[in-house]
Amino acid sequence: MDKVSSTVEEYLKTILRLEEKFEIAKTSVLAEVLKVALGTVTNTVEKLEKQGLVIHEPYKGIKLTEKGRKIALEVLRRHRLSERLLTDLLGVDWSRAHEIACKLEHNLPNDILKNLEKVLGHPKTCPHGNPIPTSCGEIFEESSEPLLNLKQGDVGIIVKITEEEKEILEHLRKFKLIPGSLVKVLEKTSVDSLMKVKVEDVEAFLSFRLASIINVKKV
Amino acid sequence: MDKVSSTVEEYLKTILRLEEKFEIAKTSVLAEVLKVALGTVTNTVEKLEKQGLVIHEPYKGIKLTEKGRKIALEVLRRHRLSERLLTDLLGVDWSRAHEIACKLEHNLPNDILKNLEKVLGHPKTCPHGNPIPTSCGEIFEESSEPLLNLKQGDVGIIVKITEEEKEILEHLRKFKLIPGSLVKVLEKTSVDSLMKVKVEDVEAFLSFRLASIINVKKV
DNA sequence: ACTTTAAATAAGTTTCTTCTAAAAAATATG
DNA sequence: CATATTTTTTAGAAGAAACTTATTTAAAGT
Repeated sequence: MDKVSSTVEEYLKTILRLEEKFEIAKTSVLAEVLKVALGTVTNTVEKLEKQGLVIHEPYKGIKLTEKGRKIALEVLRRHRLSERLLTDLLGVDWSRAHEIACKLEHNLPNDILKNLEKVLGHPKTCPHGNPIPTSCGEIFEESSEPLLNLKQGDVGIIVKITEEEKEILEHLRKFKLIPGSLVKVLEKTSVDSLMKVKVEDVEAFLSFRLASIINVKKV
Repeated sequence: MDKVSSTVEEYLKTILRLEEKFEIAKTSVLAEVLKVALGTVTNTVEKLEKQGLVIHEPYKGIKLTEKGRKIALEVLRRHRLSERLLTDLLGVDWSRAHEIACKLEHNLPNDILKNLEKVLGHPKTCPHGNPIPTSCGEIFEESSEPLLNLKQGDVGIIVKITEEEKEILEHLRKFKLIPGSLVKVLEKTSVDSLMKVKVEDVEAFLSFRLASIINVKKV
């Protein structure tokens, strides 16, 4: 139950999210997400391994141990509840909540999260639709798939946005591409990797890249 | 308007509070409050001086420059609003709010403070009675004096607690020694440096040390 | 005025996080 | 299959923030 630094927490949280997405976290992706140099990641991961938080297979990737996963889930819980605090209670914009929460999350003691959760009315997800782990470390994930998977004519409800960079979120909101919105695929043109969709009666164009980070539930 | 580290913010905030209390901040006191070694303070203060944030007269003490004071007031504002957030919105205990806020304060962007302030109902003071600087950097201080100054038979209303260590606050609350309480001095015995007081109809004993950090307004 | 004591400083380490540049391994290409 | 390219790792160094110890300096007491 040793206390870890903010940096270590940030690494573990990111590894967890990458595992969910790609089964394994590669150092190159970690470096990109964390915005640090490649060598830095290798060095830091080596230390994480020494602390028994991850297992690193060189040239393959990184996986959390049970111990690491436990901490990562705690951090993710703090992160997503912080986001809710910011948007629901403090009126912070959807697009900024993520980056502020990345700092706050390391300075909220676990034991006040229960209070926070209650005040917020026990939200199931963060403002971007991603599930909030329970205090026991469980995640209840609503089934969904990337909007990109849908075919012409398919209709779905947006469940979550899986990347939370400020610029991306600002852009998405302009087109009402937010959890709960109804989306219909009008056209998929692979030539220029664009998707034409209708969101709540307004038409919009999406790059495949963006369509891949929006998860929907088909209806 | 260069951005400073959490450590620097913490130093500036502490120097401001010591200035308020003693006119000047001595390195030894700084070291004690910040819980770091004496040498560390000298080193750090030297850096602060290079950045034009303080003026250090060796063997005399440290004073904030205008630039340093401006930052310190911002930090203090963030600190005290964070404390209110913790106690009023998140149900955190009076005695723990201070130490948690010491971390949070460095990760709250200034521009969301206005929202926070509004949500909280524009409180004038922190939960311990100390004034919250305005967004313009002004402090409106209610006049008060240490309880220690009062003589036998004097009566006052507690205005603020000027030190916010967890153990101290836990102890004070047991005796209802909190802002707003009515205190009457029953006896002052200088032999053993104790003060007998009546707080809201209950009797209690206070060391001179504690009586010096409780500020009251005579009635 | 001299000595003692307390405070301030200087110098050398340690830990943490990061970087860059060079070497090694894995993957892709002709 | 051998070479080229990309990706990953290793190694060395740097900056920030802290500590300890030893020395210097100022203030206080006799």
